Amino acid sequence: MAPMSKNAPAPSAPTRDRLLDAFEELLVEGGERSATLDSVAAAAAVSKGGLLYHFASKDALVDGLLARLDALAREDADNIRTAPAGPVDYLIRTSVHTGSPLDRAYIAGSRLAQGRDPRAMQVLNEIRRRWLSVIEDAVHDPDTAQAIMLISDGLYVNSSLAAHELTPPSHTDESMTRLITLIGRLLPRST
Amino acid sequence: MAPMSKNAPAPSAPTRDRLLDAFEELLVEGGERSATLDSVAAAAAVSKGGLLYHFASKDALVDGLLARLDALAREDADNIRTAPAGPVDYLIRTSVHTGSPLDRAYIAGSRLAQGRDPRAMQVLNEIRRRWLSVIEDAVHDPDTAQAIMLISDGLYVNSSLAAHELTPPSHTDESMTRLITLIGRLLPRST
DNA sequence: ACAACTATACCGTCTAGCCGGTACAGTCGA
DNA sequence: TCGACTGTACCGGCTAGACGGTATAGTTGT
Repeated sequence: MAPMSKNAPAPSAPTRDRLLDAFEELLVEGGERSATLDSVAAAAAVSKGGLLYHFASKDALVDGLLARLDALAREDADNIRTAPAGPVDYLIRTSVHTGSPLDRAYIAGSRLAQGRDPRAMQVLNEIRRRWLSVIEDAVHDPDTAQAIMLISDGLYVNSSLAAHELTPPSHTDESMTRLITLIGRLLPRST
Repeated sequence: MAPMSKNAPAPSAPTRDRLLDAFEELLVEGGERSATLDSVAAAAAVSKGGLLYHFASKDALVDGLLARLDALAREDADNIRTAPAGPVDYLIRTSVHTGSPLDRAYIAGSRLAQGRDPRAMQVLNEIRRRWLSVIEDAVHDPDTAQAIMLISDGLYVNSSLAAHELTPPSHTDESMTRLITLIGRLLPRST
């Protein structure tokens, strides 16, 4: 029974979002292995049957998360472009864990990509390409833009690896400012 | 089956190492989930009983891999320090996937770390700390050393994400050279 | 004789996915 | 206005198979 609406373009329920939140959280905190259907359902305070009502399979859950990540990243690209302190400042400062929705979704997506999910890898690559092109527009040298992206990626990896208690807080607001100043030296002195 | 060559010039490929190689390979190619005891044994052309003869548990397998990674990384730290073209040049050039034993072991370790294995996270952090201190010795500014490490991490993440068919080969030898030149601008003008 | 295996059977647990059922809010024709 | 019916949202029990691990008897090269 329950022949499902032909598509699921907009079930738009709060439960659906809670499930995605829970999935994200589990991926971030415990990696791919701990993000099982059972634990996602439990974390969202929904039964497993309830989860499978909203997402017919684990693949569908992954697709849902990736779609959300993609939407968030598109918004972010605009934020970078129009940031008052400039694109580079904004990109670098948001490359450490801020706990923002995009941040969590991005890390969750990375976990999936490390698990070799090709869809996750593709989405992540597209997001990176988008960021790179914004930086390229701001800095008029492709090599410099590339280097800045690499630093941004490095920061991500670092805070992702460090995260959780151990290791001193290496990326303070002050050290970020110093880093951004340093990046200034990469910019061609012309114009 | 498969009557092994009775004599090798040296006992250079003992089963234990083949098991570690297989474990590494599976982690790199298929992520944590695909590196099961059964598949590791199969990939090393050893029975499951044979695997458990050498490594009494999966934890022991992980420890074995991490020990190998640590040994390889210690050697590498010396290579960086004494590299003819200088530490920075060496570090950056070996930050893209080269297929070296360290490379493979490092990626395998990362997969374990993404799976939130605390031992893997610790080993990876130690390796990074070691690299950073070598760069700090070479470049006499901590902030600059930090930035260089970030670029190195970024390169690693990039080539890890890119890997496998899709995406054009973005890190050619020539582009690496340009990147290294660019990094030169980060160095303080003193000394 | 002994180490280094192979082969196979088995166990408990976890995991993805399936299915029957429930509760309830609407809709609609008589 | 009432009863039949529909769709949505969800529950919870179940199953097949994967997984880590155990056990044990047999084989092979030195």
